[in-house]
Amino acid sequence: MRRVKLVTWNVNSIRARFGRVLEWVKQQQPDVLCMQEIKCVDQEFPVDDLRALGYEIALHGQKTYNGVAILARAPLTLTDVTRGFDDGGDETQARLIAATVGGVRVVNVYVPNGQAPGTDKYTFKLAWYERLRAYVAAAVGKHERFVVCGDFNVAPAPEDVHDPAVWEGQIHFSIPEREALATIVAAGVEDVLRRMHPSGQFFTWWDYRQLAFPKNKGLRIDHILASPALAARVRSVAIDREARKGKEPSDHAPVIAELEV
DNA sequence: ATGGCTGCTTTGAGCAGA
Repeated sequence: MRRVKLVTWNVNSIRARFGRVLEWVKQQQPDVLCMQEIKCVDQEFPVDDLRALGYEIALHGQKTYNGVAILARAPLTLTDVTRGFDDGGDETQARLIAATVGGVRVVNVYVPNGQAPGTDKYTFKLAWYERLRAYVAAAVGKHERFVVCGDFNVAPAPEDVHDPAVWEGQIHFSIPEREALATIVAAGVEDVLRRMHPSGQFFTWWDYRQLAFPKNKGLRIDHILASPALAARVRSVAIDREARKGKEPSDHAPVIAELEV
């Protein structure tokens, strides 16, 4: 049995955030770190300092937007790395990477933002969710210990939104988006934050504008969803609000799950 | 009522994010 600290964090550009990310990694020592929005091609990802700390790194980078990465700390290693859905559909946006780490199949996603209901981007987001649903349904059948984590860009329930009345029908909290996220859960995974904390407000993102963080006007849109066998091994789940404080933070905070595997 | 911040870009005003 080994205690594994698994983290998902939308870093909002690894090049703009690297100093803070490196300090955070040194302090928190995650065993598995899933990053979203690295916003660079693979060759520009700053691998050296992280490798020196014992991390193996798998990248699915892209210029300007998107880009995802999975890091695993020795003695854990990354095997069977795959990128994209591989379902015959469009793969021009780097939003999904998967790897097997310590006997756990880990899928790291950056779900499209969707801009606003009624837009082409919103339609694209819902279609992306349908591809993800099929992907997760197939993967949970193959891997008993399975987790899909990342920036889902959807707040599942009113408690996950600072002002549900204001957000009702808006992007990230519209009914079709919440139903789309629910289909992922229905494919056979569980929201581990709610498993450990069935009620209460928890946010993972706060707008840079309007003092949203000091006022705690946030959304819970970053999630860790685990198969039943893995969810049963979750010992704690927390959101590190400290990482959202201070100078030049990402607008997202890391979500940290401790697993006994 | 709107935008309010931040990061990106064949470096400069516009897009995108959430």
